[in-house]
Amino acid sequence: MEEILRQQIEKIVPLTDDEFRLVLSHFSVGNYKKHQYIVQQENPVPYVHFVVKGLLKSFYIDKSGKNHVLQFAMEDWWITDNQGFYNNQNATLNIDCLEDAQTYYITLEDREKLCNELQKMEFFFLQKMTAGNIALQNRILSLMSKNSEERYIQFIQLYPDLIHRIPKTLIASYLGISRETLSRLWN
Amino acid sequence: MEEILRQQIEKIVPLTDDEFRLVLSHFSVGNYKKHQYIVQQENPVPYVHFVVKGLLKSFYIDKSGKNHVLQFAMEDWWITDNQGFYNNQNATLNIDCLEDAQTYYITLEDREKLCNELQKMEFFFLQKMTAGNIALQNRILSLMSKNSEERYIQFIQLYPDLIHRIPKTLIASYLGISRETLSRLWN
DNA sequence: GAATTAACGTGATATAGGTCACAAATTATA
DNA sequence: TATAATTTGTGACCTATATCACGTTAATTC
Repeated sequence: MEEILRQQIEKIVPLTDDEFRLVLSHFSVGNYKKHQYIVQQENPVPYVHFVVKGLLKSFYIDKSGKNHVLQFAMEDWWITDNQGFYNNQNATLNIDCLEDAQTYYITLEDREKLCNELQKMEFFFLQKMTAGNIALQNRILSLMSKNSEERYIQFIQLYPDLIHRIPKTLIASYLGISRETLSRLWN
Repeated sequence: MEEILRQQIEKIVPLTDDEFRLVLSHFSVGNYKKHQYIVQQENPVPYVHFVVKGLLKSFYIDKSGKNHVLQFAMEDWWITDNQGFYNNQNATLNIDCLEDAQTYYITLEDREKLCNELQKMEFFFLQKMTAGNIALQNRILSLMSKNSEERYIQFIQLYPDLIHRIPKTLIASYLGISRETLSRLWN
């Protein structure tokens, strides 16, 4: 399991065994059941999670009670409520498990400690955050310039693995369309 | 002018005069005229720009020729085509000036050099990137959960200064609605 | 393995917002 | 300051997508 985290980091910065031990020492392991919440609206957001097994989603409940999926996270992905986590605010999002899951999680304090002890980790997190930015900007442009069908096709191309693990209802929600419209796309 | 950059950085990390001189030595100054492009689709993206004067926008032209404003950038904001800049790819976006502008700009290489010489600058850029992520996620949720009017009201609250400097057509484009719909919102 | 619960498909109908077209008003510029 | 260009408002009409309402099938779960 640790290997997934190590490989994820080493895609960006090489690590010695000792360095990786140091990295790992700042993380804890969490096991969660399907349907379990790991972040809840109005509550603190103590951790960012690196998923080693399973599948989670973050979602926003708007004032009319409608759910909007912001993100899915499967193996090798990071997930948290950024606004809550990085600004020490209560969550505006919820995160729950679509499948039984296991994560390595870390507090903001420990992440900063880790970055001070091992400078290259700060570079790693900066790279990750940058990649995230690019993905988010593309998603915005996609929402603004593509219709439902084009967005769905793009989703399949970007995340072919997810299609079979996630109910269409949630994919529709992620794409910003109703489940009925998504259902009518093919036939 | 330099002071704007210094204050922007010192909001996150304190700098001695010498340190700021070091920072500044990696930047160049650019002056641009209204309507001038500083990034063009299909071309390299050598710099990220910190705006000290004026107003710019980044926008995407979709396959049907429609423009979509991704970002505005006025004084104290950063702007580039992230995908092009950080991945050394050609631009998918355009950036042009809505007003005569002046920027401090830096290459990716020089930014990395600067971060190595002055570690706290890496922390600074990580903080900025994180704040950017949060803003982008909120924009996505806004696009998915709010109607035109609510998005416009939110825009006014977030960027009261911009309202008077930017034609409504472009604000509509930023909000993902047609200029006609925006025009019909008030009366 | 029977009973819930969730997922999916599909018809009928409603609507927010898009598109097209034109005119007026405002702002740039030669 | 006259001319051109841009910005804005508004009517008429259109359409993609939402919503509501069922029924069916497929998964969970006790």
